[in-house]
Amino acid sequence: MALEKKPNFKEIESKSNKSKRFASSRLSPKPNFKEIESRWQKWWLDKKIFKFDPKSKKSIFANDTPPPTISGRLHIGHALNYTLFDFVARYKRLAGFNVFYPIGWDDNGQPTERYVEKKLGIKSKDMPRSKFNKIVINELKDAEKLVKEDSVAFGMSYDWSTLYKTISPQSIKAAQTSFLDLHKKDLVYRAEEPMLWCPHCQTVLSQADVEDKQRATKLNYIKFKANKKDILIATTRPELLPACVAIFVHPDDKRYKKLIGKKATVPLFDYQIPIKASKDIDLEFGTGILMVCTFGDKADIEKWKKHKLPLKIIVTKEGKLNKLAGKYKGLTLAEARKKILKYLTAEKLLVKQEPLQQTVGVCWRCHEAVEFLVTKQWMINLIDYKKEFIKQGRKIKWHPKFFRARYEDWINNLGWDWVVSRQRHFGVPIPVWYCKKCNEAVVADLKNLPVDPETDKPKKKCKCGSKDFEPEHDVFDTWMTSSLTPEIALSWPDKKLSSKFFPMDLRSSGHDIIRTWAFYTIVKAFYHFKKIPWKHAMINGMVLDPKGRPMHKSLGNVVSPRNMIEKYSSDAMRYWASNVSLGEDIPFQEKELARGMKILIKLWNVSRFVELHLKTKPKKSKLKTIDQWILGRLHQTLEQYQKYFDNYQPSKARKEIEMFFLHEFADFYLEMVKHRLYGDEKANEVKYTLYQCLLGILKMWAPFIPHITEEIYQQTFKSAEKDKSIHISAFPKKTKIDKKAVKLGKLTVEAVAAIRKYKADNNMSLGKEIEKLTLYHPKVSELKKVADDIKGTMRIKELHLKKGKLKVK
RNA sequence: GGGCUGGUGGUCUAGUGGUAUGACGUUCGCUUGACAGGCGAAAGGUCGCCGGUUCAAUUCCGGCUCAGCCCACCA
Repeated sequence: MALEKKPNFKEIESKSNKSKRFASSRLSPKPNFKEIESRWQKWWLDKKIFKFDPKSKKSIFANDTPPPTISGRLHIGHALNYTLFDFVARYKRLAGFNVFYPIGWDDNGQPTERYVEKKLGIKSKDMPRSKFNKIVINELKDAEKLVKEDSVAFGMSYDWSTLYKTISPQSIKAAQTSFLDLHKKDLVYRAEEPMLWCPHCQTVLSQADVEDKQRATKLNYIKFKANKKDILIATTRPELLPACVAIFVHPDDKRYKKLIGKKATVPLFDYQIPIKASKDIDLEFGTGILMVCTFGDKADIEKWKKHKLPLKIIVTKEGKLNKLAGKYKGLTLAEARKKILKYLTAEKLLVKQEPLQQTVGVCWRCHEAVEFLVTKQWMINLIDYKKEFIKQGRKIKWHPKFFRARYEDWINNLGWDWVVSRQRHFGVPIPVWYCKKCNEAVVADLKNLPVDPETDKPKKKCKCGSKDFEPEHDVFDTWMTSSLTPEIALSWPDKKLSSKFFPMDLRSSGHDIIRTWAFYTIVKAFYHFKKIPWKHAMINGMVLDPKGRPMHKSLGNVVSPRNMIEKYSSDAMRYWASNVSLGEDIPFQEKELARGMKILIKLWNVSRFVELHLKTKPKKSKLKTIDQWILGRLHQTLEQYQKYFDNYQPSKARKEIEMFFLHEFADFYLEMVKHRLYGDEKANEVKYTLYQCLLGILKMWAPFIPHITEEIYQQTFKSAEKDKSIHISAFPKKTKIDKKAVKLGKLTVEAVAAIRKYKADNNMSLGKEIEKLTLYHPKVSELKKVADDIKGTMRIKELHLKKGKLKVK
């Protein structure tokens, strides 16, 4: 071969007239992804490419971005979730929207508290709350850096100037304003009732904070005395014997009918309890007798309320037994269970044990079993407005749709109002004081927010005239703040919410927090503004390991996004994320990243090829059918791509562009025009088409793989296109599609493919010249119009076209 | 027990009222003057099971089954 394998770029560059060239430099033979990615990430930040422009006349697309918790590196689930909505944000910019894309740090929760305590070796409870809050904000700078670093490495296009923090004075003010507004609207109240309690975290929990956990336990058959006879009672919680307040049997149960109304004696503790009847007792379970303790579970609470039973509290806030448990005082529940069972066995009161699969409620933070304790808490009314929340949910478009059902299921099954106070130290203080004289709760004034009742004092007297107050020590549930992310991002309450921004357009989150983040956000927007918080909710699935199991440190199957970026590239990781069907849980497949790499390299090489033939921006000239075919297909692809994106299906949009790029543009069009490019120095119509197609292709790829597309754009198109960055440019304008050319192009593809197969079947190289070839095709008269293209592409000197079934001879 | 998803070539997936998309893997061939992390081609599926509607079902309807998730129950 006379030609060099690799072109000498330096020589070519020096030969060409630089002033005429539209590209300032050429693409190198091999891209250095790491270098390219970090360079553009830095450039986007430095040049504030994604800064929101309030003066723009474009219509606004507002995102309610999930603020990551600040407690370490982001995991692969973040990478999936975050890049999914970044695709949408980047798409919307190219589609002509003024994208409001804020970001926040969620740093008012327990993960952050633990992180800071551990790091500094301090305890939140040892100091005034405001001091600890300040320490958190200060100390978190390093931790935030990690999360920001990861976000930037993922290629997120946030507007960093909007950054908010959920423990900042502004967020505290927002949460407290929310509370005061609800207070004014009579939607909050204080109640003393049995509620879910986490003995480990030592705080009350809401229904949403409790998760189910399967565990194996034992059903213990224990002898009670009734009417001087032994009766057997089956229980999983013998440690609650000292809290027993009644036993229940079914009114029609022949075995126990006589006992109803009589008394039974609790073993070991030797006190009497009434025997009552209730129709909901299952005759089959255990011995058909139910023991009610205060409180073992929800059923106990129901019976206790309905039958006005006495209260025997034996469990302390630490999860230990108190003096009512006699000699078991001070033991944890688990210790007490062991000991009591031992004594029961010794006394021959434990008749038998059966294994039982049991589901228990556990705290979502620490995964320890929860208990029921009577405490006094602030509550937000939810139960009275369930119907409204369902109505609001129906005004929101859920993607995919079926997650609305999950939202509604949750509301329909809600049994309790929202407990918003937490017995924690770190967090947003509840802006309330209690009058020491009359016990009246005095709430702060809006104008004084944010306040910390532990350090601030009420600015007015109590109704009773007293000035002596006890501060509220509790803080809010973190969701009290998180449920206000759209409002906080829009600087509420300092600024009014403009209808241009609120409701926001999009919230994106995992399906695991529909019952919390999504639900509470809808509640707040409704209570405060009678509005929905966003028009669309994009719900994505969880990342599982390749075998379909959840990723857990304990299973050793956690995939780190940083390692993946290191091994492949950020764009390759985003490519992986773009594969996922919205809402589906996805097993992690590393080969998808490898596939991503291939696509990136392909795009690079295609761009190199195109660029080799472009010296200046080509002007439009008379196009051949094949050119009109590919341009038509480009616009058809764009149309379909936009349809998918507008319907929040980025993975489908990506498939659309990928198929067009690989299997039409690269596989066929490029091969079909080589003979024209090398045959005719000018071939202006080809160059024009290549330019338009590649630019359009790059723009369609841009939301998915922003780094490589920016690099190619900057090197190849920037000097001729006016847009500063490909990511703030616009998709090609709609043009008329030549449908006849599109059809004919498809026939040409068919013909070329048939001849390729012919060459492959005959062990010929594709480049081999063929003297004479006959192609049979049903639409031979059409094909005659593109005979030159077929000949040129397949290197045929003499091509005969004959009517007939597709065949090559 | 209620609800929601999904069951498509070896693996993972798209999609549709007329026997099916792509990727990975497998096999074969090949320097198409962009690309060997490449190019071209081939083999491979009774679209979970049963019944119904229809000229026609993988696609619609009903039932079942398996898997996953959410919720309730959980003495």
